[in-house]
Amino acid sequence: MSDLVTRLRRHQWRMTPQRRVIAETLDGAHVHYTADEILDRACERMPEISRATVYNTLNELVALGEVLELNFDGRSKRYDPNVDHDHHHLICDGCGVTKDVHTVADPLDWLPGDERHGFTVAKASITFRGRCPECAANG
Amino acid sequence: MSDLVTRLRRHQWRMTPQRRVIAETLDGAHVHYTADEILDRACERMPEISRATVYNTLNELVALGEVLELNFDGRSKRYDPNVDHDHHHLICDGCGVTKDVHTVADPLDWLPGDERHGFTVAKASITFRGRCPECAANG
DNA sequence: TCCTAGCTTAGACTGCGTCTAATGAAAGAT
DNA sequence: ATCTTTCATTAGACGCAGTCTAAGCTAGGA
Repeated sequence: MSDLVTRLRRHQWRMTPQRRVIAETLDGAHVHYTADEILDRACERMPEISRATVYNTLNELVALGEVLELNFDGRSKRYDPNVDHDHHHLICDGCGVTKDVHTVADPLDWLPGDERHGFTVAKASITFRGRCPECAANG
Repeated sequence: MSDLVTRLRRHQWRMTPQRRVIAETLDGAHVHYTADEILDRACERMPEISRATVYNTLNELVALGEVLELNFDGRSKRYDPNVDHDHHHLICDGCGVTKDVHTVADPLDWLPGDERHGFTVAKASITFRGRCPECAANG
């Protein structure tokens, strides 16, 4: 659980109580929170933490490559601490909840050379969309 | 060129000069503009057109399924009039340019049932990222 | 313990998009 | 052609997510 905190020390991060709370909130997450949701959860443990600190910290984590920034709905970004394994995302069009999923093949192999427009193609990610069980039931 | 305008008539759209200008701007586009870029181009032909009308019209076109809303950078949405064919996108990490591409397989087929978390999965889109020839050459 | 780089904070600010309420105009009816 | 109804357009206010600023605070090294 303090795996992420350990890695951050290696990055010579100044470890403050605020940063620890944010890192631990992320590291324990099984869903991908928005910055606001992370702020809420951090506030439960440290009521005076500020919005700016949460945003600063999240951006630093993304820059360090420890967290993935996701952006599916065009409104709020979500943060994915599960950066180790190659995975894709399944999103509910109703409530926006985001799950990690794994496919049986690598999509990079599906883009023929003549569709690459001379690009050096580095990675490919798939966004699956649908409705989660709750939203499917509630219209 | 008025292909899109023709289709819109079929949707029983009230055809106003503003809507025509926006539809034609989109229909002639080979790249995917942001709402602001569309507003700029529409203003060249109709200087008094308002921001609200551009946004309203774009949202209606998306709702009608005539235009695709893209959202890659988390800032501004882009609009893709090439909705006819199933396609995916290739984005340059350097300059952000976006190309339509086609794959040899449908990614929906590659998500196993036990990875669907009970969702009703409706569609899948792939985002390929890399560097365009210019950005690859310029570091 | 002290020092200093750099972190945290409240709140102002920005960019992108939406909403509102008043005015204007497209298209069917006469 | 004119009327009428209904829907579209407009300027500007508003909202949300995120960034910036300037002042104070603190982690960690000396």
